[in-house]
Amino acid sequence: MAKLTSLKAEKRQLDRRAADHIRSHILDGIFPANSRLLETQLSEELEVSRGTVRSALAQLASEGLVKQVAFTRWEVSGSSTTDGWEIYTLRGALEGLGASLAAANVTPEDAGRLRTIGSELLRAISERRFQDATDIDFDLHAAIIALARHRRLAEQHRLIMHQVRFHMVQSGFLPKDYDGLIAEHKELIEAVIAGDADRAERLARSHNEAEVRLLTASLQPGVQPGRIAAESV
Amino acid sequence: MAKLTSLKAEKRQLDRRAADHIRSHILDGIFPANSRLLETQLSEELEVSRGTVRSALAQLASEGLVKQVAFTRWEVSGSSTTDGWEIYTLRGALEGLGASLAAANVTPEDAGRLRTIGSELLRAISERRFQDATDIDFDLHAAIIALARHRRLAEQHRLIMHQVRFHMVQSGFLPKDYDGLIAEHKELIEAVIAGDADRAERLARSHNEAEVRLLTASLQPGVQPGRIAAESV
DNA sequence: CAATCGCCAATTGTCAGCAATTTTAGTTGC
DNA sequence: GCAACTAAAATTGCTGACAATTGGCGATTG
Repeated sequence: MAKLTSLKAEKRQLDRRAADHIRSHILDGIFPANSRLLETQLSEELEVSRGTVRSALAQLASEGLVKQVAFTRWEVSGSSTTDGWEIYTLRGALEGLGASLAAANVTPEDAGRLRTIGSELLRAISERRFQDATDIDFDLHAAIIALARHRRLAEQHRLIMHQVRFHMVQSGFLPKDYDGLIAEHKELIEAVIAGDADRAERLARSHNEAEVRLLTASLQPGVQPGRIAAESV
Repeated sequence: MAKLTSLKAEKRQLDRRAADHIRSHILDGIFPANSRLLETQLSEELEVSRGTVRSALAQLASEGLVKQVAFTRWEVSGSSTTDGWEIYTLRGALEGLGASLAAANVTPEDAGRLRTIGSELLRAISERRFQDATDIDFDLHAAIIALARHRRLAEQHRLIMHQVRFHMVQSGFLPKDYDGLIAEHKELIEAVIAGDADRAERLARSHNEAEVRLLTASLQPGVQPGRIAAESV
């Protein structure tokens, strides 16, 4: 298992920072799906006490990135096809609500910000900076959710997007149809800006549907998904 | 602040049980909204260590029932009109997805179970056992969500329903139109059983809309809600 | 008298150690 | 050689003590 850097430097609470470090290691694939996490080992590598690691792991468990078997073990969550289906269907519902609300209270300044992010996305893709493009894509969706002015929704969305990122890494996901992707985003942005709540909601939901359909198909017995299966890595 | 009973008896993990006890006290209104919770006091009353209480409070924070100000205090969450609006809009989105999925994989046995719960609800209301009716109502919605076979959705729904219950207690909510309520539930049940996903989703979402409209209206400045305002109890 | 500074009590944050439980490895009997 | 039992090693669960931070109270000063 990989080495972690010490947390003794900065401020903020140790358990939050420990959670951040472990989370990023999971999202970067350094801690693979279903791998075991030992409290002792983490506490040594992060140079904090076991109680602090415990608190961090509890946070990550509530985020769905790790799971706990009582009196036994902590594990990085799995990322099966079923998990992917759950993640994308839930994301669709949340972003549908978010886009609808965002359209209802969008302001001209918001419109500018959204269009800016949209053009950044376009540029990153055209320059083939795909890692940046993915980050900007996440930023864009987060920005739309922020417009909904809905604290609980924003929090749920933050959590599900962590899981989306995790699933993308574990399943080796890479978008294929970049042109279609750009078109979808542009449509969504314009619908939100136009204040068309119904249309924005429909677009936000359909944005995830390609994924859902692909995953639903590979859930049928006998059908293999068209990419790396990540049942147990 | 009220007395809590000791947890030393049963088995299961102490922090979970501590969380359960504190949660039920919050949901019963014994710990009012915005009231302060002291780790030391809770640990004495529950006869567990402060670390265990801490873990329990962290769980409840992730459920949205308590909030934390670092190095200062834990508080029971507030239950303002905005909170209510957030809770019911989010619930609508989750139950919409749930009902839609439930309709897609309902079986004849499921149909029987749903109808049984429905008739229990009807009986409880007609016998004016309103507390039971509320519990059965929660059971019914949970049963539909369970049919969706969606672990993450079920978990999110469980959490939001805790918040719904909390908000109902804090705002002194009581349904007014029981006949309409029964009709709505019956329609929803039949749509799910019929496998009509779109219709089930629409009904599940509109089921929360009366609440949302009421809350949205009272969010407008100058308009007072038609029931007890619970901004700070 | 108002404002500001510094001290003190109260409260949360972190730690190291002991207890409970599970898993593993070894041993014994068949 | 295999199954079942046993002991011990590893790991998580829980606790009490100490450290860090905050907010309030009172003294001091303009």
